[in-house]
Amino acid sequence: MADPSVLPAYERVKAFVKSQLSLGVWRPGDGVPSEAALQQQFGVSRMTVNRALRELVVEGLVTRTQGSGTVVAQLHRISSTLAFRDIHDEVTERGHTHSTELIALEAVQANPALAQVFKLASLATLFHSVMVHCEDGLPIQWEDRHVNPAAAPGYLSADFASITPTGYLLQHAPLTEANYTIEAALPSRPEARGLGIKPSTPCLVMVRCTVSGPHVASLARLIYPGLRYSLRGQFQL
Amino acid sequence: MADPSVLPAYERVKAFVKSQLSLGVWRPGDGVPSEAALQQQFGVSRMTVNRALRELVVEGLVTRTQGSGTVVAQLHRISSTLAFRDIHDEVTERGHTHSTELIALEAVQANPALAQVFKLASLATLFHSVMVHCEDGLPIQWEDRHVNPAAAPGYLSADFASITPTGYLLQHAPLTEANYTIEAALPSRPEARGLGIKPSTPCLVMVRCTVSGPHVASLARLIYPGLRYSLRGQFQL
DNA sequence: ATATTTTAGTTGTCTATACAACTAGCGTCA
DNA sequence: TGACGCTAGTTGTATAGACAACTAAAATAT
Repeated sequence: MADPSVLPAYERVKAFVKSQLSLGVWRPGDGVPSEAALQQQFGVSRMTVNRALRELVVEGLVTRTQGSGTVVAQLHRISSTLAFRDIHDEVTERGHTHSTELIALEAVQANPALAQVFKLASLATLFHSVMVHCEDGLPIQWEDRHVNPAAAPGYLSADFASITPTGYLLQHAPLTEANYTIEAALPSRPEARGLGIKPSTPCLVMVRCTVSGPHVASLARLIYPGLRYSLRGQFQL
Repeated sequence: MADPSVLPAYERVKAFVKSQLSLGVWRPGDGVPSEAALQQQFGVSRMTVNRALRELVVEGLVTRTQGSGTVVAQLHRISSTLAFRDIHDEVTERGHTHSTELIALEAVQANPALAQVFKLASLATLFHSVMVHCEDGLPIQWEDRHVNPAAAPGYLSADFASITPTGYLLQHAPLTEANYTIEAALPSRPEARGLGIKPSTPCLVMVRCTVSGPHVASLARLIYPGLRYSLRGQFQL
């Protein structure tokens, strides 16, 4: 019988370091005992201590320098992991029903700004879709998206009643890179109308650009009504 | 002479897996070769493969189940690492000057809502501060904060001309836990006046609660003028 | 004094091995 | 048919040892 109350050795080392941090015994900038010292203290092998400290680096609690040592990190990071995922899954996982209203689906000629984002040599054709996503009938996201035909040639003939643009793109253009910004802004008049809110309602606006292999695949502007959506994050020592 | 172009073995294994993902050879839900198989393929020890795969779990690209195997993760996570740090450092690192205007600094009696957040048995006294943070004279953050005297007894006599509340608290009450939410909202009239914006300007509102050891140390409401601030994040395979 | 070399200490990586813990499927038995 | 046990395969953890790479300080030479 294994005793689940007994933590693995590397977890015990991590817990010890974290306790020193939370008690304030070791402060940012202070040195952490060397691997050899912790190895002796805990009676474990060096690899075990090494794993513990490497994981603490990933968690942002300490920094290590080869040849020098390990020190307590200056700034604690809040690991706010934004899931890049399909809004359809998000909604259904909450036990609600997801539906969409397709507002536009067309091919358009890129303007200079779009051509630059998509790294196009000329003002080539792009696909363009606009839709509103609803949770139990209530609009929660306006999605305005441009798609690179080179990355997803079949985009215009996709059935967006049964799959979202995000889902379609994840399937047909594997994600290699994504950038986004989030800021507060007021919706445009059509956006407000589509979301069923007043134009004076503040919204979270996420602009997200995805890259798939050699192509800039998609540029999406996602608008969330302020009071129906919030980002959450947590930090735990 | 070491050749820096030669990656460590565990990095080569990681790179191989990532390439299969970015090429779409392995799709979400697909199985990843077992440690033994990769060990053979690369001619390295199992511990090396194990490290590679463990790190890919942390990066959110695969999931592993003891006894079963490793599969490509369904959803790619965007690791948006929000730095929990002092706004003073942020501003000065951008090469700008940081200044504050203190608007209030006082002891107040907790109302029931605050008492609940701070887990107080009775409506005890809390410290309360309000200030505006400026970057090169331009207001960029309104900070309204309540502090638990049990966690930072000297808060009221701190010199907030030379240190920010965040800095003071990080020094006197080591951070063990933090929660936050971010949403879009309109500023109240005094907030708009303090930030020098119109009350109709949408803002990002971050509500952040920090825990230090046994105490809920602080509850802060931070308001950023929408167009002067945005969150950024990146995902890279 | 200054510059150079040496050295002790530290982290980074890798191996070969071992055993524990768990999963899923297969076969057996009632 | 169903319950049970067995087994091959997989991941989780841990060890002892080895060498490489780097840092910072001490020792040495100029």
